Amino acid sequence: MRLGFAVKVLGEGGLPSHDTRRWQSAPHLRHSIEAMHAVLGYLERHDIRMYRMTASLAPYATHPDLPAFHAQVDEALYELAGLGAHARALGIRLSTHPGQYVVLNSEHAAVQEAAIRDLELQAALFDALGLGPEAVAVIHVGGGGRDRPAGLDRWVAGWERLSERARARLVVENDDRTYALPDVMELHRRTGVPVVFDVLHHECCDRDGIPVRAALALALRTWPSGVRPKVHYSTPREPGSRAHADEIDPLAFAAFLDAAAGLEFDVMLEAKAKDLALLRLRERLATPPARGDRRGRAAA
DNA sequence: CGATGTCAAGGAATC
DNA sequence: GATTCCTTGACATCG
Repeated sequence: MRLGFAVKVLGEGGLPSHDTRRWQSAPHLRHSIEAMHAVLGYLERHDIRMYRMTASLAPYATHPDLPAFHAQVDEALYELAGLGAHARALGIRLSTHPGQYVVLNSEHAAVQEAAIRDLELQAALFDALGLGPEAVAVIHVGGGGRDRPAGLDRWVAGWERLSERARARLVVENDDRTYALPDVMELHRRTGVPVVFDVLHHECCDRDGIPVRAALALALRTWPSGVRPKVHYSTPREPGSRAHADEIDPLAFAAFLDAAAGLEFDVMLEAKAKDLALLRLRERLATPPARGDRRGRAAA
């Protein structure tokens, strides 16, 4: 099982994840690729084999008012191939997670159009990187919580408008208030899209009371054979909260792994302390707390 | 230099 | 129909 973290590197004084300059400064994918080589070096030094890239690796690449930027992937094909080779050589699984503005099931045609553009770009990036089928772009179902069935229909309609290669890179995640596991399982039945199981979201939004192991097993079976599924794991800031804590609670995580015994998957950790949370969790799992020490402090 | 406002983008809740 | 929050980090600007 691989453990990964999202985007921002805090260790070693912090590393940039991509070219974050404003569009007026002409940011470019090439600069992001340079930043990513440094991130891969960091991951290798710390034996981290899974990483969520920023969804903005190609800055403003899908901005409708900036046609000059559309060609970034084509302009950097050689550099992308080099970056992908670097990641493959290190055995690092890469993914992206386009944010709240990418809404494939939007009621507004222009918004759905923009989502399709973005997902096509993510797929073009993964293909140019030369990454295997484990490199995927994760999205939520989107909006329309008042009428969930209609929202699911719109999602399928959006999915049907994607190219084969974009479909091949797309996976869908259960969210924490609207589209729960049964909803994304329906999308899987209708389109074949694999499901990323988010453990905290399931705890927040589980109308049918599906036990975590059963829910996890359902989601894992949506992945093609030969492609290792992945799940999202985070600790709530307070019990019942939807916000992520700084770190991962090692006891809760160990209990989750216990419940998941025998199942195979990678885990993307979502914690505000990012890579530092991952390193600390790994340390704490390797050094179990003394009996009765509920805080899980390593022996001083 | 430190503090503060702003950023391409959507949706839900509120009025 | 318009406004505010959600949630996030870092650029950009101002004092």
